[in-house]
Amino acid sequence: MNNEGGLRTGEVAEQAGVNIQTLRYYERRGLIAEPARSPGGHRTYPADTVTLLAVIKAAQKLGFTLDEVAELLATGRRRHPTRDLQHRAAAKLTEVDQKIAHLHTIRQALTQLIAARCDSLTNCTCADCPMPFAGLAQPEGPTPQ
Amino acid sequence: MNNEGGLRTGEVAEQAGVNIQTLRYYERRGLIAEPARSPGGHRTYPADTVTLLAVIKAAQKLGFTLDEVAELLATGRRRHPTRDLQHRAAAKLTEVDQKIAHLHTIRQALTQLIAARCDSLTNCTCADCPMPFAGLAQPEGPTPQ
DNA sequence: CTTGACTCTGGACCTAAGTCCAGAGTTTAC
DNA sequence: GTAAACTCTGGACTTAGGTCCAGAGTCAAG
Repeated sequence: MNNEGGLRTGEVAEQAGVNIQTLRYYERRGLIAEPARSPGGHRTYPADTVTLLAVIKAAQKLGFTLDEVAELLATGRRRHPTRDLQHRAAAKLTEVDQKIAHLHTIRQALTQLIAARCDSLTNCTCADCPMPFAGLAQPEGPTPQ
Repeated sequence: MNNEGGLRTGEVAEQAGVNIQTLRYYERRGLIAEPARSPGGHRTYPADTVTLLAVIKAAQKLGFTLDEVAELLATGRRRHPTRDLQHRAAAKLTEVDQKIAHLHTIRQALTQLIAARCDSLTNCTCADCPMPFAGLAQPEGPTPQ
C-alpha cells in the first residue's frame, strides 16, 4: 500500500469513524474540500482530512448544524481571524439555555403528573388532576359508519 | 348550518387550531377514531374531538411522540385504569433528565469556548485553547484536480 | 492478467410530524 | 339551479443528517 499521495476514501472513513457515504455527503455540503483524484477517478485525501472530520464531529457535539459548521470552517479559512465563532457560540449558548428551560418546564409537568398518580390522558381518576381536559370521555370504539 | 350531527373537518380544525390535513393524518395514525360520514362522504366529527385534539397537543408538549400518544390513548380507552401512563411518564422523565444533562455538557463547552475567546474551529489563536484539534491547518482552497 | 477488494455515480430511502397539491366531488346559500 | 365554499383522495414534498443500493469501473497482489 502506498499512502504518500494521500488516503483513500475507505481509509479516511475508517480512521475518522464515519462511513464512506458520509464523506461524499460532507463534500457535497461543502464541509470538506474536493480531494484530488487518481487517474481512474478515485478520491485521494490529504492526511489532515481525518483531523478535519474530528473537528466537524466536535462542532456537531456542540450543537452546531452542518450548515453552521460549514460556515464556521469557511470563515476559519480567511486570513484574518474573525469574531464569527464567538458570535455563533454566544447565539448557540442562548439557544441551549432556552432548550434547557423548555425541558425544565416539561420536567415539572411530568413530575406533577407522576405525583398526582394520573392514570389516563382522557379519563384520569386521580384527585386534583393536573392534566388539562381530563374530563373527555372517549367512546369505546371508533364511530361506526 | 346544522351542527347537531357533528362538526365538519374545517370546523374541528379551526376550533382545535390544527389544519385539515393534520386531522386526516391523525386519523391514519390511529390517534382519532374514524368519524361518521355524510351521504356524500364528508367526515362528521363528534364535538369532543376538539377536546381530544387538545389532549393530544398537551401530551405532545410533554414530549410524547405521536406513537406514544396513540398508545396512551389506546390504554386509556380500556375499562380498567392501568399504570401505563405512570410508567411512560417516568420513562419520559428519565429521558428529559438525560437531555438536560447533555445540554449542560454542551453549555459548559460553549462557555469555555467563549471564555477562551476562540476564533476558529481549525486554527484557533487563543491561549490554552479548549477546542480539541485546534492545530489543524486547512488548505486555503479545495485541492485542485 | 486474473481476482477480490475497493470505489465510482446518482438516486432512492430513512425518521417525525406534518404540509401541500391537483383534480374531482359535495354542500349550502341564494 | 347555479356558484362559492368546502371536502374528498392519495401521493409528493419538507427538514437534517445521513444511509443504502445497483451496476459499472478501478486498484493491487500474486
